[in-house]
Amino acid sequence: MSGIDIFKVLADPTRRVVLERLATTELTATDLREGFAISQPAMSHHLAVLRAAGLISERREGRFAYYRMAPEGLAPLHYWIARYKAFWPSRIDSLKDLLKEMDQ
Amino acid sequence: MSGIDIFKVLADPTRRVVLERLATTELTATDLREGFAISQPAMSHHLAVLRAAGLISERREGRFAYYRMAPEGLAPLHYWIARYKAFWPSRIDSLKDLLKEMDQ
DNA sequence: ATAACACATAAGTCTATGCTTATGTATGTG
DNA sequence: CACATACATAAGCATAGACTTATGTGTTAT
Repeated sequence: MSGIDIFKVLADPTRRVVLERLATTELTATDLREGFAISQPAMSHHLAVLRAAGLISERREGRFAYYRMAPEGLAPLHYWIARYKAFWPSRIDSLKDLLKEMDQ
Repeated sequence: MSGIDIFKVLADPTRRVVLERLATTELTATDLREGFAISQPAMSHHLAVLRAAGLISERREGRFAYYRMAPEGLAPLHYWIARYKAFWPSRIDSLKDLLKEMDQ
């Protein structure tokens, strides 16, 4: 029990966008604010929440803080959803099939 | 865009327990209250939220409402997490490996 | 040394949401 | 018919959480 609810962490849309950006690049807190109508402290707090959940990692360099995604942080979610795949209709087993479905 | 945020829906621990119970059995709203210190309207509301998200289905029979899980409702979550598996360390690819990791 | 910068923390506000009790609606039962 | 049961909806409250401005801490630049 980490005491942190990953579902609550990911329930915030801003945090999900942040995570998406950090999946491919390493960015500073200021870089990340671009595109958001959000104050610096607000972003700082979101990053703290994501970090506490193990979803991002931080690299300090002077006065800059570089963040990037920590994919292993999604393991609890992966684990959670995996338990339900036993009941899964086989057609949504693969991403390919899922995308086909979504096109309809 | 369904307008419903599945992450917010699943962010509530009570709703996750409800979902877990409904994965294996079909139960009525009253049955589901067992084990929860929760009022009948509160449970009714949770069920409405889960239903709106497509996570459970309802079968009416007289004055009873039987609920059960609708696994396809998890497809959006499956889809979301799948996008990150590209960045995934291979060791958390399978549930077996994940469980091994969690034992440590 | 002073100032600018990058970020974190603190304090206070506002809204979302989960809860309660009260009431409504439909379906059964004596 | 009257009454109980199963569930939904309404109204109001209380807490959680996302936001703001103000301030603090450490680092680089002039």
